Amino acid sequence: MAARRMATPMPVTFRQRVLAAVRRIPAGRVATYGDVAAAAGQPRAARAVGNIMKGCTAAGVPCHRVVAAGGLLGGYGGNESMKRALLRAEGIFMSGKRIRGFSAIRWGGPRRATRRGHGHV
DNA sequence: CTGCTGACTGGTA
DNA sequence: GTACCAGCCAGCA
Repeated sequence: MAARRMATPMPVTFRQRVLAAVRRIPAGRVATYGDVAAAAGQPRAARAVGNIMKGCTAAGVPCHRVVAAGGLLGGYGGNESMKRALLRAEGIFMSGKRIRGFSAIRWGGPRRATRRGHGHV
């Protein structure tokens, strides 16, 4: 360990962190804009994340795995149908705009998925 | 530097 | 259940 790279300030922009977080999302899982924002260090920047995703033309960034809160599909440059197809190709099905088992495939763990303290499904 | 926008979120009606 | 409002944040004109 001990990396002597501190000499470079490395102006890591929020966008870099967000893209990196999305890249960490394994196939078959999904994360919400808020989750990605939190992974980037700003859990309140879900809106900003969405804007960044808009420019996620970079390959290797499964932007289609990023969905809105509540398991909503979210957006996809106006081609949400394509997003749906991509998710389905990963084994993720959905009911209308709601992802099925969203809290079960949500990257980050179903920690606060229920938030009800009972967790009785 | 100031202001507006937008692949969002949560709460209230 | 759906519809509307206000709050927050980074990027861009």
